[in-house]
Amino acid sequence: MGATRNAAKRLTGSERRRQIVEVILDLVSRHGVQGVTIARIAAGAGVTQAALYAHFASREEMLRAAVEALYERVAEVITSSDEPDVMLRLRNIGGFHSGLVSSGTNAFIHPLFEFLAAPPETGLREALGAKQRQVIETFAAIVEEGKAQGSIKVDVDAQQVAWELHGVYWAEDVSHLMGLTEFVTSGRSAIMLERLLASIAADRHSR
Amino acid sequence: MGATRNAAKRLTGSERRRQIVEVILDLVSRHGVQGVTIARIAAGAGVTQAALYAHFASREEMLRAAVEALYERVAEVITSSDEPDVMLRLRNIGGFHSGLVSSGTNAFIHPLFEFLAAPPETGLREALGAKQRQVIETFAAIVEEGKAQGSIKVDVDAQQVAWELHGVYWAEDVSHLMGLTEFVTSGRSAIMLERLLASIAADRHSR
Amino acid sequence: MGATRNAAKRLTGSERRRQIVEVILDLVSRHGVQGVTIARIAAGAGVTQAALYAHFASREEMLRAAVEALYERVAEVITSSDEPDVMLRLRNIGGFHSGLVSSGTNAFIHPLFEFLAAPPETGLREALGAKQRQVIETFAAIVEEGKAQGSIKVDVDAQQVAWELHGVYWAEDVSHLMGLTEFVTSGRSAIMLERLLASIAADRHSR
Amino acid sequence: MGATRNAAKRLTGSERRRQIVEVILDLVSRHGVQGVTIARIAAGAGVTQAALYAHFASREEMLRAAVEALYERVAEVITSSDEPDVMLRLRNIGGFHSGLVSSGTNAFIHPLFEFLAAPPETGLREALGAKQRQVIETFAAIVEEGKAQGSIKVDVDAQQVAWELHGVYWAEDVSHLMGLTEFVTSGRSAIMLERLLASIAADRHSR
DNA sequence: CATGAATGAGGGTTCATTCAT
DNA sequence: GATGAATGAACCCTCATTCAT
Repeated sequence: MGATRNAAKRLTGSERRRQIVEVILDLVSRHGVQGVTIARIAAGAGVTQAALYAHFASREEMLRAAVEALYERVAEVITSSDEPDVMLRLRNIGGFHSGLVSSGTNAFIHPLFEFLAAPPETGLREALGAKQRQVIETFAAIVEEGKAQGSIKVDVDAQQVAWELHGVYWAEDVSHLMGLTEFVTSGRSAIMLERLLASIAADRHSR
Repeated sequence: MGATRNAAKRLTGSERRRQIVEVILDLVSRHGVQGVTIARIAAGAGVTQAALYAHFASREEMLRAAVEALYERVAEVITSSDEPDVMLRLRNIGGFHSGLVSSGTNAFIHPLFEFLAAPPETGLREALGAKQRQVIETFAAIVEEGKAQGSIKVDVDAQQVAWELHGVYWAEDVSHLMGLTEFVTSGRSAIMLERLLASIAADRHSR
Repeated sequence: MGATRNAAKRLTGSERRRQIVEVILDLVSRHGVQGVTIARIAAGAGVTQAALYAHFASREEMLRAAVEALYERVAEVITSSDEPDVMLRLRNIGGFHSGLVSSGTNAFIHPLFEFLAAPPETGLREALGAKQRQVIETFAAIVEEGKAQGSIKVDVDAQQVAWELHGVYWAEDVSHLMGLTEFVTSGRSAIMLERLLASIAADRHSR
Repeated sequence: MGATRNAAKRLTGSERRRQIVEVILDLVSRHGVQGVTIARIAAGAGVTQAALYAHFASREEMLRAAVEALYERVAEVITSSDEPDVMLRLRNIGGFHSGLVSSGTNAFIHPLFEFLAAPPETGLREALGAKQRQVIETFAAIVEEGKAQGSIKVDVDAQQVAWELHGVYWAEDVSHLMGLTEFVTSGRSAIMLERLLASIAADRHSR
């Protein structure tokens, strides 16, 4: 809470870039994209406003770098689960997502939706879409893996499942942003996920 | 299409208010909440900037009125369908929503998500949540109506269904905002909706 | 000297515009075009920086208005001489110009040359050229008048004379700007002018 | 054409100085004195901004060095003509100057006038004046040479002629800068020069 | 009910320059 | 001799809002 850290001075270029991006993601979740002002970034990073421009050509470029970094985090989460059983893995990821939402850890979801609502002319939304499409592909690949290992029915449409999984995640996100916390906390979102998973599980997995 | 540029002068108070709110909703969908400046509203409504303050105490109040108006529109859509069969009615509403999204008619979805991403301190998100909760209640009531008329299984959780329906709608919205149009246009969102409807349909309706 | 006047508040639009333009011309001659900052204009006019933008769309527009005003002054000087004899009139105008230069009254020449050296992309130079061409035409018309009244040889090329007159004026200006005051003060520029006038004078006027 | 973009590394001090000055003169003619930023100079010279300060104490010193270099070029032009007949030589120089102006070769005139309009406090204008006075002396000396060789009337005032010659040059420059190209291209400036030369030519040279 | 003129705070960006390495 | 990171002041401009008329 508050401005992150009053950075030690004299970082190398890439260190500073990374630090600035972190500050931005923090600011995005607390103030929205429009609230990410150069003044706030500079204060958060502990440097002058002018110093920011030694590392990024413009505010827009800073925001673009933040989107990039955000999806790197997302990718980490997805690939970090080493649960071999795909059904369990999907359940874990879902649980992890619900946990993020209800814990108020605003490192992922909030920034993502703030970027989503960025002014059309910034192109941030398109950048987001491109990244998100990759994530959906990743999920589809996981489903295919499940089909190969026999935990998921062979006749399910992997892409379709990937989209519907995101339907659950987005519903959790949106409801959370609106302050409608009951959707996640009272287990409704978990039920929604389970209904989806049940419909794709191979027979031996059905519960 | 576009803002109502040159307003007739000397409108009565409530007429002017309504007109201003319409201008705001148009501006929100085109420029985002942050892009709704007093200057743009005034230009769109054909009045002086100062004149706006005769009708609203502040910009925030104008935006709040716009959220209000937005949900009035939503309510109209929901209640306007007079299809007696609830299952068909839900299918119609779903189709209507998909149509809105894919047609690029930005009168509903875009503003809604822009408000959703408004800075936390504006309280716009909470206002949105309160309204949205009412909408979900309305959907739950419709489901109950379906149960009463026998088109929906009596043991389904109406609230749960209402939330999951919104899961579909939000997924359509989010994907559209990200430029991932294929989710709606290639019928995936329709499949998602159908799977939900099939799971609640009374036996004689199952397809 | 110093910032012109701490303007009384609440002027009407056109009054304020006029006042701002005057401030700009003063600033141009003291600091050059690049030294005409929004901050200095505002201070000189006794208003906020933002107030300037209620009257002009941008700094460039302010400068353009200043060029316009400058040439209005020039036109006034040219047409204000009511000496009927054209040869005398030209001599008077020349004397007036020399006087301006050597007196250090920087209301005309200095601004003009500052505008002349404005960055190419501002279009200020072209605006200047268009105005200056009109002035040259005016001088050519005066020469024609002289031919009609018999004080100037009928076979002289009026346009050529107008250009050469400006050659004298510009030489006075340039030398003055460079600090080479002797050209004007020791009468060399007057000799240059006289040689030109002598070459066009009808016989009865030759000296 | 354009700045020497990618400089070879490790030049000796004076080589680097010379190169930097050339870059500056190019920048002056393209962007004006105010457009000569340290960033642009560094980019043009292919070195870091900080590196410039190893060769010059400040931006002002760089500009002063550029003025110096500019007049070295001017001197070269004047003395390079080896035409023995002074009248012809003056005609050649005049033609050369007209050529420069109408060809748009901005290596001389443009920079000169940009320096001329530099902010008073820089002292650039005074530096310019001192140099220009030398040039005028040089022209006066040439006229004296003509008187000695018999091509120019012995009773002409050499200084006066030198000033008037500059009157022609400056008129060409100013008109060119204003975009009033017709003065040079339609031969008016040549006529102006010829009238001057005719008035000083010894009888055997009169045309 | 509406206006026209004005404000003060803050927006993003560029500037010439410094200094430890 | 040169670099990379940083500074602090200044740049032009836009914002929501006020108030006498």
